[in-house]
Amino acid sequence: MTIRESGEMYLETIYILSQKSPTVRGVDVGAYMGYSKPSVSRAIGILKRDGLVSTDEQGSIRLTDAGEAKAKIIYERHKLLSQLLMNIGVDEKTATEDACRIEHYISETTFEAIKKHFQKYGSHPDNG
Amino acid sequence: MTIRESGEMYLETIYILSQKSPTVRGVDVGAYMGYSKPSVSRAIGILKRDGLVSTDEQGSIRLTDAGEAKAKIIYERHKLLSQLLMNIGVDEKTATEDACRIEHYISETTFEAIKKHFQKYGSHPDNG
DNA sequence: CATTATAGTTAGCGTACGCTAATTTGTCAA
DNA sequence: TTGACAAATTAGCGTACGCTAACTATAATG
Repeated sequence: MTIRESGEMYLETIYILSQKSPTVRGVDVGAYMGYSKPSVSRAIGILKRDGLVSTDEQGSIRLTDAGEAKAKIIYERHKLLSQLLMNIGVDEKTATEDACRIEHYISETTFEAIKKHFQKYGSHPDNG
Repeated sequence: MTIRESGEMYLETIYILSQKSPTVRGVDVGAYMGYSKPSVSRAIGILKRDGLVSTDEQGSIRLTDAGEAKAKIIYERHKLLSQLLMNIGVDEKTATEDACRIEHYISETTFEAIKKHFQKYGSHPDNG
């Protein structure tokens, strides 16, 4: 089985939290995502089984190379998509929410095409 | 409970099939979507419960006004999104697949912003 | 050292939404 | 009329993924 929206969100969260703090615990992930401890515990178990994260004796969570690669891709998509949406006039809250959902559903092909389009026709609040 | 991606896909399918034929049966919906009869049967039951479709004595499925309104919105989104993706260089198959997923996840705000942007900066295969 | 707080896990619930197998229902031709 | 086929439904399975309640383990503190 390949990971889905939910798993990608956990991965992305762990990635974001890893950049703020050297150690990430399940409880931090849960707090960030608004999920309960058991939900996080199960999700981490699945990510571990899939070789995307590992945990040490203290229980702190770390992305594996594979996990970090995936997380980075999703996070970059998220940043770009939300930025683009804001550029075309969507308010920050909505842009972030929508990017958060779309990021899991577009193909690499589409993502690259969007990137290219905006490099060429990029819209900015100050130019239109 | 409000309808989700799955329900929206059924609704959209019924809408599309309604335009080709005056009567739409569960088996037609299943064939179009690649789903089994029981899956369709349950889905239609839920859409009926939610007042989005009705069925007559012959079992043929019809959208209610509310259902048609919803279906139309989704279908229009689908058409516009896939068209835009093709315009920026995504192949038809990928554009259709991605649009099919994205259409359920973007807010009205974002959709309108995208529409507006492309009216202004619209990209076409023949112009770049 | 006992108490309490914090973190994580286990057990088990509930909904969404695919599926197969088996049953019902309705129609149509032999 | 009956046998067969097509359509729909029912029963029940399985996975994903939220949840609460309850348990365990560990660390901090009076």
